[in-house]
Amino acid sequence: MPALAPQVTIDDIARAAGVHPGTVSRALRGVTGKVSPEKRAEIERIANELGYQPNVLAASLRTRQTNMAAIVVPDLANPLFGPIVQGLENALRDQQMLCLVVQTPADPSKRRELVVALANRHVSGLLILSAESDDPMLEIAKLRNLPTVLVNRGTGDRQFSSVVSDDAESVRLVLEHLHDLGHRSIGHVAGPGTSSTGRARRDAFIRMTRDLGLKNCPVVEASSFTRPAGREAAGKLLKGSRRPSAVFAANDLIALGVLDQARAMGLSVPRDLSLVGHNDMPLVDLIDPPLTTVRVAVDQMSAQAAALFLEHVSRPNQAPSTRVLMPELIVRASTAARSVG
Amino acid sequence: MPALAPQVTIDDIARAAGVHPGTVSRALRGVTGKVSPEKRAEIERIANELGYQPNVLAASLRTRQTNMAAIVVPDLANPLFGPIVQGLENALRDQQMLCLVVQTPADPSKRRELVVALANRHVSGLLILSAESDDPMLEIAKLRNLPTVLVNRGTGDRQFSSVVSDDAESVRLVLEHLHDLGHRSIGHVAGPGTSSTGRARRDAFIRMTRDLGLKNCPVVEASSFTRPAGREAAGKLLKGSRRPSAVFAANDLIALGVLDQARAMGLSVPRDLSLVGHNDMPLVDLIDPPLTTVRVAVDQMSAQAAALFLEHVSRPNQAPSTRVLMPELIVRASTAARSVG
DNA sequence: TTGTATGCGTTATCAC
DNA sequence: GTGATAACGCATACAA
Repeated sequence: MPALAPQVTIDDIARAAGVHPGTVSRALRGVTGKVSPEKRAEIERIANELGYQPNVLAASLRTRQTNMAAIVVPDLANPLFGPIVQGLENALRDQQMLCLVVQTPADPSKRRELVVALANRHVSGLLILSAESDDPMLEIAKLRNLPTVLVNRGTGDRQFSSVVSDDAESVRLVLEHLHDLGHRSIGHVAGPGTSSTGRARRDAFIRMTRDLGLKNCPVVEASSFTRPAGREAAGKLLKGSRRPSAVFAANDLIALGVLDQARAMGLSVPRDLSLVGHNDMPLVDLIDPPLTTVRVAVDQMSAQAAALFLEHVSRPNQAPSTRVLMPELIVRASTAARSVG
Repeated sequence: MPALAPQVTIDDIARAAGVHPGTVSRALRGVTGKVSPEKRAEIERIANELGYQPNVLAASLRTRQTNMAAIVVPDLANPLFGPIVQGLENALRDQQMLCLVVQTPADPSKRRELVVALANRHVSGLLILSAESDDPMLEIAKLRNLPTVLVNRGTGDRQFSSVVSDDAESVRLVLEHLHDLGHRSIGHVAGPGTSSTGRARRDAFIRMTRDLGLKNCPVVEASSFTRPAGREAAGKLLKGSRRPSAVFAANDLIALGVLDQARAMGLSVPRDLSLVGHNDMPLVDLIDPPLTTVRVAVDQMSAQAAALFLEHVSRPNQAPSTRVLMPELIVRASTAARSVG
């Protein structure tokens, strides 16, 4: 078993080329106007010949730049996040940046530790999907001065840059659609109150149903953005005699839970109950019935977030800004005119 | 705007504590039996007081260990990979390892570059999801002696460790099921021939249909594991008069494409065509009709892969090994007895 | 147990 | 343009 070949360094090349390590460094990095073309060519030739591979760690230590973005995501199994992370990774790698992907721990102190660990690795910055308000992660991000972009949720204050979808507009689209279909009693399964989107959609829902003069519009809160939580919440919403004829779920997974519950109660969607989700997650067009939902422009979200992130990385003291994307209603078969029964 | 506080280093602590940097390093790392309890306590106190944060980069440069795993995944938007990456990330972070997630470029030379870049960052190793055979990434992994585990696909040879599902068993389960339902003409939409699972399932399919004495069992190959590719391939499979009464798709996404195509041709599933997928991806239980498919134990796959990976990282010259997981048939509503028509 | 010295591989600031 | 030299922050073999 032969010993592992020791790494070829810049010094080896310098020796072989009869120049100084500094010159090699400049040549290999393509610093222009500071090294003669002949020397550069010669150095590159030798580097190739020796099979030189730069040690990025050493360079990072020196330059204090790792070109690594940390993407913090609540739940990788949630199909919603796949496309977002994909978009981010694509956009960032185009700029030679690699992505450290971590899942948000439930425990606040673990979250804090996590961001500390990332900071200690000198990541270029943070892309946080669905941060909750008052998240300890944000506290550390601020403390350590990490360039940070919030994706898909914002915080109330303007401390951090964020890219979000216009939640009020989502609710408006949904209510308009359901109202046009004749629904007057519309329920809402809200997301957790700790999430900005959960709150924003709920608040908009309450305000707009009131403005429309709708009386019987109950709201229940799901404990998380998951199918089981949706099912559980729907249990409360759909029991009793004053059951709404339509339900707007705060996201598609919750909507699937509502669907589970409706079926368990012998209700047919959309005949007995119209159902609307949010996000237009992959495959919701194929479920039975195809889900009416609100599409957020995931591609744009990723692209804008990545761009914003890179701005912050290159200009550390840049003021935070917020980009708001317009959602689109996708009407499928889970909504129908209110049955006159 | 105050200047950024310069990093507190081990030297600062040493100075403040009146000891030497080496001692601080030992104390803070918890090297046992090499530093007196009092000094250790004192050093820790001062470190805290000064807000010391270790520079992981510097440590990595010195120790040649980054504690970063690179997870290479073909397509983050594919719902199949979410749970796998999730499982890997969870298991690895339990061992203080962070995950660099990258998507496989289509271009072979880009793939090579990618792995070179990862190697130059001294990642601890590679977890490659769905590597194709003769992939240049594997060539580099070998060349740079990177601990590597193949997840969800293996290569023919025994060069790398891998965790895979038993494809022959999958095919056996599917064919048994369809045969029991009375199907005698069964089609197969295979995955790309470049993928080991694609080939393994196809080969098993051909062998087993022959062993069963089935005559009319056409096989077409999808260009990729995607819904559009499935649809296109199904176009070839379903045309003509000798259309099979059942189709086994190499994975769920391809099955969805087959479903699209069947509908476009006015065929009803499962009345006119029984359909089986593979993987039991999230949400396929909710589509119309709920998809009969083969479930791969994703949790086990992630856990085993992570464990295997960590073994290789800690023992660089460990011989490669392969772990095979047993799949399970999940019967839903996309398969039915052959209609006598 | 603690101190000392050196190296990890690179970049960057000076001079020349 | 090029060379010399000093960081970057930490770990570790060796000496004491």
